[in-house]
Amino acid sequence: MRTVLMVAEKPSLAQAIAVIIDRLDNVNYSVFYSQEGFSTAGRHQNLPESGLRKYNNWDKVDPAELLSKAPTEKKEANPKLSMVKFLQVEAKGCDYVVLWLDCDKEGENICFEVLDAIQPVMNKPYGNERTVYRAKFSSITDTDIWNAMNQLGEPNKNEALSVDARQELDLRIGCAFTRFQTKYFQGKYGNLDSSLISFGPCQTPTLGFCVERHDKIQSFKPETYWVIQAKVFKGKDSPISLDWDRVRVFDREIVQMFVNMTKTAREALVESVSKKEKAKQRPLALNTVEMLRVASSALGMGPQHTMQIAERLYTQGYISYPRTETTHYPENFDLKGTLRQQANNSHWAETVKTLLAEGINRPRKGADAGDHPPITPMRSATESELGKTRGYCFYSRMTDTCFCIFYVFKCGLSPGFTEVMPWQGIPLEEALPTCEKGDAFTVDEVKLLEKQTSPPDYLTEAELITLMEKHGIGTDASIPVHINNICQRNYVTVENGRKLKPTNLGIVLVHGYYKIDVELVLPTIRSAVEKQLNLIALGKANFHQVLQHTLDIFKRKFHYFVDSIAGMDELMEVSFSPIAATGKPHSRCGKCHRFMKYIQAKPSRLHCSHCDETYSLPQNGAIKLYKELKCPLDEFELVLWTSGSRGKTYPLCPYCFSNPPFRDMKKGMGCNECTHPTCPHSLNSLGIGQCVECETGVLVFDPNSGPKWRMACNKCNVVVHFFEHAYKVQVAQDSCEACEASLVMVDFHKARTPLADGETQHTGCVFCDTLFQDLVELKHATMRHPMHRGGGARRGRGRGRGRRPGGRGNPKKPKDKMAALAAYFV
DNA sequence: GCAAGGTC
Repeated sequence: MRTVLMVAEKPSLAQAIAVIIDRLDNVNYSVFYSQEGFSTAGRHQNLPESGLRKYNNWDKVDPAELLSKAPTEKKEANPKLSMVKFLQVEAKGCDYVVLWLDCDKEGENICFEVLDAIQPVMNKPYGNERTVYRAKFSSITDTDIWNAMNQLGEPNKNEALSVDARQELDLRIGCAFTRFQTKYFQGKYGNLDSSLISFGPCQTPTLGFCVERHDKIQSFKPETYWVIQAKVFKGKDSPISLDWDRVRVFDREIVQMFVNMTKTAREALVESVSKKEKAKQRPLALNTVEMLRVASSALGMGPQHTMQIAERLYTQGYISYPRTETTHYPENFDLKGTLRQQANNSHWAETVKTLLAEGINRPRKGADAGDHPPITPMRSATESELGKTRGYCFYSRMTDTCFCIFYVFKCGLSPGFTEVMPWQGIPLEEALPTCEKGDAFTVDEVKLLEKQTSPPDYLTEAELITLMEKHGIGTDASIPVHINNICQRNYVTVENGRKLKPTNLGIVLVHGYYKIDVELVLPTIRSAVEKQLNLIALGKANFHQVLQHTLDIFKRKFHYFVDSIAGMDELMEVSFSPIAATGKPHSRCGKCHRFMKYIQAKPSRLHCSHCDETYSLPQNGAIKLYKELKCPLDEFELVLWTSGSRGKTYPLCPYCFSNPPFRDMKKGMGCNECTHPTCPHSLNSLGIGQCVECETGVLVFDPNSGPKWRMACNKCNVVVHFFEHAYKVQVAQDSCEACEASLVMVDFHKARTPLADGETQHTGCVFCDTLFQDLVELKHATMRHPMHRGGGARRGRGRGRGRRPGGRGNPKKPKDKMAALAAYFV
């Protein structure tokens, strides 16, 4: 018995192939497979990812090195999925593999990723027999799948290499420019409000389109023009307005001449009568990009959000696969069946029934990209099923689009497909009086109107999508990502009507590229590189040569950019303030003892203008002064950092945060992770015990949290409330004998003590002490503390919940303080 | 902390 492994890129495809081959299997094919094998094998995609390991330090590596010296490596994109291992398990003992990855260059590339993973574990070939096969299919239909099975070929190494080259170029160029720009401008300006000033071969041209429109608006000079408007009437009819067939004229003297010619006229004669019929072509079947456009312009939904909803509708079975370039239905596509699914839908049941009874037109012939059929409703949905969310709105808009494709377009006054797409309807025109050639109308008045041309508006998202598609910037799947990127990086904002307005930062960046090297922002740069890459794919050029050649060009561009950055800087100066002039005085510097300034704009940080040093802070939170307390190690004033919703608060030393004082500390740690043996703010003094949720965290007492006292994990976001309204809470020196957590001393007011027998003071373990049992709210934090796992002291609440297999090490560091001090000081 | 391309 021989075993064949088939690998597809997504479950939907794997399943389709499984079903088709299952049906054909009985003919004369002897492939052994399991149904399960197909559908699970379908979940493999994108095994590795390029990365520049060891070159990750932004401060120590010159970005120029990323263009040449730094090695790249491929890593598994999502190590948690263990895709490589999973593939190997499936491939073990298989004799053959058939690769059903998407039929484009990216798919070809993934073929080789899969082969790299599985070939070592597959059975050795019998003699010279071929064991690797590539299925090339142009659509996911019975015929195409079956044809592909009958003409299995080989994966195309050249196409795969062209993708490798693209990945490496994008990575090196993107990282080099991004790091340089970010570091250069962030160190200089305090109010940039962007923690990352990124550059990329797709995102930068995308931004370029938005700024180009902005420039057009800015440089727009309104022009005066004139229009002649006449009103005429016949008999007792009310007057009708006539438009000028010249529309408008920009020359005052000319228009005056025309006005003079008509001024004296008393009568208007009909010169000729013509009738024109207006019809709208039915729209094409829906592909991804068109869906994004319609969703943005008609529903006001951003592309990212649209894709999320489409993805959900797809996995729930309401629509077909939402990522496709194809706008053409295969000849044998079951249009009627698709339509029948909608026959009972409350919104369009009547329309559907009429269509089914009268027969349907074949859809307009669109483009077949060979990927997936157009996005099609697969079953009827009700509002209650999908909720009255925009998901439903979105669904109905898509089903509408589907209908219109089937809809018979009738002549005359019939609304045709616009019956289900009313927003596409042709507005009714004002009825004109019947007249014939030679009829005379009385001239009521002739008016000269002076008007001004108006500037264009900001680019709409839909227009941007069209521009990106036209210039080949991004793909159907990545266009939403690029648009989202330029919003998140604070280069553009989304205004009313989903118009994209560039920010000062966005404008300055693009104008800077214009000044230094316009190619960095032109959409042509991507297509030029792709032309080169295509030569690799066609086998006409060598992978290494093309890569080297293109990198050389960008190396020169990079160095020229670095040398000319002053040109961009001049533009920055106009819009942004130097770092020394930004921010409000806050806490004192430990070196010069002057006040440092707190810069709130992203990335928030402290800056000492006397020492000309900038100190990073944790993001997504705010800092305040902490009673002018100082770090015992460097005399910097501590600041209290508070994060958003759960109110987790801890002190940190601005200096230690960037320069970890002890060997076992890393960058970015506050006092709640500091291993200082004696400092009253350190983990050693305030740490209570192992976190109840995460593996490595320690719950640290927050001495500023009273009267709603709490402790918070120093690694994850667990916050535990306890001893509410206690008058005083302190962490004691001693540890619990049972669980090694630090004991806690609590003082209550006489009047409101919850302790038994009116006692006001108690020292005990927050996890084990029965007296404390009801005073510690471990609601959020489930009972995962070592003490509550399998035996031990058991508490009343949360029994048996969330146990975790396997034990953990020592819950807390030993408290031999002087030994610790000796060991840790660097 | 950096790109773009797949997919969930």
